[in-house]
Amino acid sequence: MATGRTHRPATRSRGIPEATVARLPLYLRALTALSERSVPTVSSEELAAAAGVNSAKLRKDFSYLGSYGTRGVGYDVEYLVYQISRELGLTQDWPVVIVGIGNLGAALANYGGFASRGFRVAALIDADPAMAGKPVAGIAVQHTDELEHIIESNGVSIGVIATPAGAAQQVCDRLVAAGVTSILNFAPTVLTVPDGVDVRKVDLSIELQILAFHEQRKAGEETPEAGAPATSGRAAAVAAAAEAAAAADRKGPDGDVPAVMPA
Amino acid sequence: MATGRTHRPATRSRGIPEATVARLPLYLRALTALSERSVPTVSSEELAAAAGVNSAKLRKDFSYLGSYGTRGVGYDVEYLVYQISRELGLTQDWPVVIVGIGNLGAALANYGGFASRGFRVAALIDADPAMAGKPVAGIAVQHTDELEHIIESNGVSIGVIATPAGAAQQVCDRLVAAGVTSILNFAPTVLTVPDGVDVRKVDLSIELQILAFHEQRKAGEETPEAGAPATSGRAAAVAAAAEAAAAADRKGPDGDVPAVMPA
DNA sequence: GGCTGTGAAAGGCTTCACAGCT
DNA sequence: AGCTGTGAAGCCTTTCACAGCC
Repeated sequence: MATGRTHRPATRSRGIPEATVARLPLYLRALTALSERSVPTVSSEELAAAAGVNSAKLRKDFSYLGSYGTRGVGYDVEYLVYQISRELGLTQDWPVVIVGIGNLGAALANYGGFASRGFRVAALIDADPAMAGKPVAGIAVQHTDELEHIIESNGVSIGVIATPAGAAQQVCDRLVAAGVTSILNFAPTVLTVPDGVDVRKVDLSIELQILAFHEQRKAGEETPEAGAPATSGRAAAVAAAAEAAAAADRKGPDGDVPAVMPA
Repeated sequence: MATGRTHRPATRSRGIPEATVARLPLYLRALTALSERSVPTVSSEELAAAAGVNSAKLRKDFSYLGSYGTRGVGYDVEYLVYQISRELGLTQDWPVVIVGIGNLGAALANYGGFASRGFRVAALIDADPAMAGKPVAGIAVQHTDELEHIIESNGVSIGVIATPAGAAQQVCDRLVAAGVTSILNFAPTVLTVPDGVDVRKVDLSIELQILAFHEQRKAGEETPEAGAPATSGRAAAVAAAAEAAAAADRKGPDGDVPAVMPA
């Protein structure tokens, strides 16, 4: 999965399991589609199919929120939409900043799914002085120097990092120092944060690598089995690839010119 | 986790747990960085720190691959890089196609992390005739009509979907019919695929929603507890937000003009 | 009759702690 | 002495199956 936490190990908030929290947005999306089509109620079976999970899991998940269904009938769509939104904290407005306005940062700024669900892009920040003032997705890009000021004056608690890997930790430190307590990290680096700060990461290349693993397995289903370590020309075989990968990691989420330079 | 499987339930390939597979790319990245700095060996403790996991987990993970370490010493960096690369299937070349060249598709095409690890962008495909022939990341965009031909003549088995949600299932069906067996889906939809096809999804807005959940929890740590369902004006309160969210979902990963139209 | 809500069972993942090798 | 490899324990998640309510 494109995903994963970095912190907050045992603290299961208000008794809702982390696995359940991760599925609530899925249910919310499916319910929203039903709501749009003015469907008044839905059964666990139907909703589960729409969300791509099985119905027992869905019912168990909902049971952590409370008893919001009616036996023999199903769930009231509008009511559930509200309950899940409230549980996820989407009934309030969350200002977010996006740091690193390269290809990916721009795509994120343009991403409609943010703006809709209570996430308001409060600012776009980039280290390139040439970017400053340029409008991206209708918002003028601001320089990294303004970072602390932007965070504080907008009360931003969620930051998105879309810088090259080399700049990510420094940006992260500055965000945290300025008051950000949740970070969505697109840079291919492990971020170190103090206690109480949540980090989630999205790593595009990791997802592909996981697919490749399964793909390889499918292809090799008839061949007798790869066998023990083929210790032959291993070092040579991998040297070039390793170097290329390392170089790409240094460059960051966008494969081109760094959008944020180390301060 | 920006992430999640959709299929393949019990089939634990060659005995390597799914959770372990998901971490191998992380280890590989950390090892690649060490390899670059010509570090010859590394202990489980050091490597675990670099990858952001704990050392017991890392040792357990590696134990599924074989006994590649040396007691009292640690792991040979180059050797491990090779073993993990091989296990993930990265020693071979994987041609991938990206369908839907909007903001996000373009960002993906430019993403350096793909090209490096054995993933070669074989083609960029978009439904907009005006895009055809335009170069993105040095590759000329091709029209959707060519999809089947491209897949077959390049032997593509991995496809990336970055279209609006409304087009994703149709694109998926065509990819699968043409021979693709692994799909990375950025569109905010549940894809239905036949047995034997793997789907992984990356959903940008879901990650933010999960962060919002924890963020809300932090903020409300002193307040007495939200209490039972605030059944007051719920329907009205949520109607506008729900509509906005639904509209955004229809539009797709990029918040602007659809890049691929339903056929 | 139909569908939710949930104890209980099963399975998977993580952590512990130490035997075993260098 | 140091560090890996791994059984065993503990925890979390999923699935089952049915009691309980409409």
